[in-house]
Amino acid sequence: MAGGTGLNSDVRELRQELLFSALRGIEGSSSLAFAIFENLAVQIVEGRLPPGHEVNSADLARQFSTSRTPVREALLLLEREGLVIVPPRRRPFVSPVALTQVREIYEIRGSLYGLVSELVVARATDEEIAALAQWGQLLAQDAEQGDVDGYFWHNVGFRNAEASLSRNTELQRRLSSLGLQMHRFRHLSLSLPGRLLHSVADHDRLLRAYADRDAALAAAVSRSLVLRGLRAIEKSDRFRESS
Amino acid sequence: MAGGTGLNSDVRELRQELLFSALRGIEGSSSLAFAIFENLAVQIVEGRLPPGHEVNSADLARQFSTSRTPVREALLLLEREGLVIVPPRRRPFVSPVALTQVREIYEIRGSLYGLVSELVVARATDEEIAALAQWGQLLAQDAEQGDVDGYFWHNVGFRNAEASLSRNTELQRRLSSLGLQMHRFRHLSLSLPGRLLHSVADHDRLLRAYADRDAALAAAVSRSLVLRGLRAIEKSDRFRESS
DNA sequence: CTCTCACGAAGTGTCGACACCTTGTCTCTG
DNA sequence: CAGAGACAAGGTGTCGACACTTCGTGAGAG
Repeated sequence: MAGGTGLNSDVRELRQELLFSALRGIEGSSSLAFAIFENLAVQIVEGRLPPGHEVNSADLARQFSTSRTPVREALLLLEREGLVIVPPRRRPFVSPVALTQVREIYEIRGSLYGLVSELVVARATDEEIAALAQWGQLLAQDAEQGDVDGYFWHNVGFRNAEASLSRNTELQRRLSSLGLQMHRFRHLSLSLPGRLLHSVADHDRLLRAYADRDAALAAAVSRSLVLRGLRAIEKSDRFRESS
Repeated sequence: MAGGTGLNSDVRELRQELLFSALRGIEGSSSLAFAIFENLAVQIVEGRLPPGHEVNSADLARQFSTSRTPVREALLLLEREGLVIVPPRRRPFVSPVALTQVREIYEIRGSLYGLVSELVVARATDEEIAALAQWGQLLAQDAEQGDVDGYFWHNVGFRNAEASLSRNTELQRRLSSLGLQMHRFRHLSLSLPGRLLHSVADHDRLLRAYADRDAALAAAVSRSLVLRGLRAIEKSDRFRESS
């Protein structure tokens, strides 16, 4: 695991860090359980453990060569992130990705990022907003080069930066949790033709609203930015009601 | 526990039901752990376990006469609701109620209830909205009679009703979780003079917006309704940074 | 040949045990 | 008499074990 694909593994870790940073603080209990949690979360998010796949604690304990206790805790953490379903007395399994649930999550996320943008306008310094604008440039570059993957991760970075400027830790944590879920269908959202350019335009509008300290506009743009992602998924015929 | 204060205990259970209904679905793992979770949650929310109070798994296991395993799971659930902090290798304790955290939670809640109101306008039938209006009447009665407690619980009922009309289960769940936290400082919010009447007026405006199917207005009112609660707390000198 | 039911494999929830760590106390030194 | 450091008490994280439940399989009845 250490070493792995050389430089690629570094990038990988960075990305993982991006995903879990806000979650790390709360990690109850042991670090072993949290390690297992992270490991499984990544596998689920990247689709290596497909929806419906059984994740029983006995198998996993063997696999990680620990006892079942930390595994069970990890499963509870996964459940709280909505990645796994743990029915009582039955075997846990990777939660399905139903379109309705996707919609629900996007709605929440849209609303919360609206809030983030308002708070950013209210609380961020001019320097911080300028720093945000640099993310916008990265995004524009990626879009120009058609680098969907780069765009996605820079977008995550941008989002995290925004969230942290909101100066609301609870909000950050909850968004982080939603973000984890969203990664499961991320490829659906950005791969539509023309989508990236639309998105870049939206980011521009958002950054301008920040610069103008226009809270209402920023909130509206931010929200519609998220919801546009939802529309993209809804239209995507690549969506399958995967189990 | 069964029987208890006679009729009062029934009311109590009903209230508890109101608090936990949306959380019940996810209860991972065992029902024993969930029972302990509920028990402790109520004690914390009602202030019988004050902030900072130590809740170590060994003691609790003796107290509930089980092993530590289900207790530990219950503690994890409590942590996910933000009621308890479980530092690694250290004894868990009831989480403090800091004003900043209260503010953070109210901000989130305000935003999400704005979303709820929008969704209600979009998705609820006329009959359902009429049913909501009945809650408004109950609230008005309580306010008239100065029944703060009755007002509070009818308000919870109203909120739950709204949330369920949003037809977004994820949203319901997350609001439920926030609601649990808010109960810890509820007495701070409503006890200010004149607060109830303001609140009733806001509810009226909200219900009218529903009747008119005015999504934007409903969202704004709903949100300001929550934020007014926050202002009330901020002004309340009864607030102590209870460790 | 299909449906029912009993059996067995395997997983879950819970338990008691154990090593390690943290913390408060108590002693010893300066 | 104050402060550093050893010690004991008690908590945490992890483990392996065990009863109970669930589910798949296969034998037997219709």
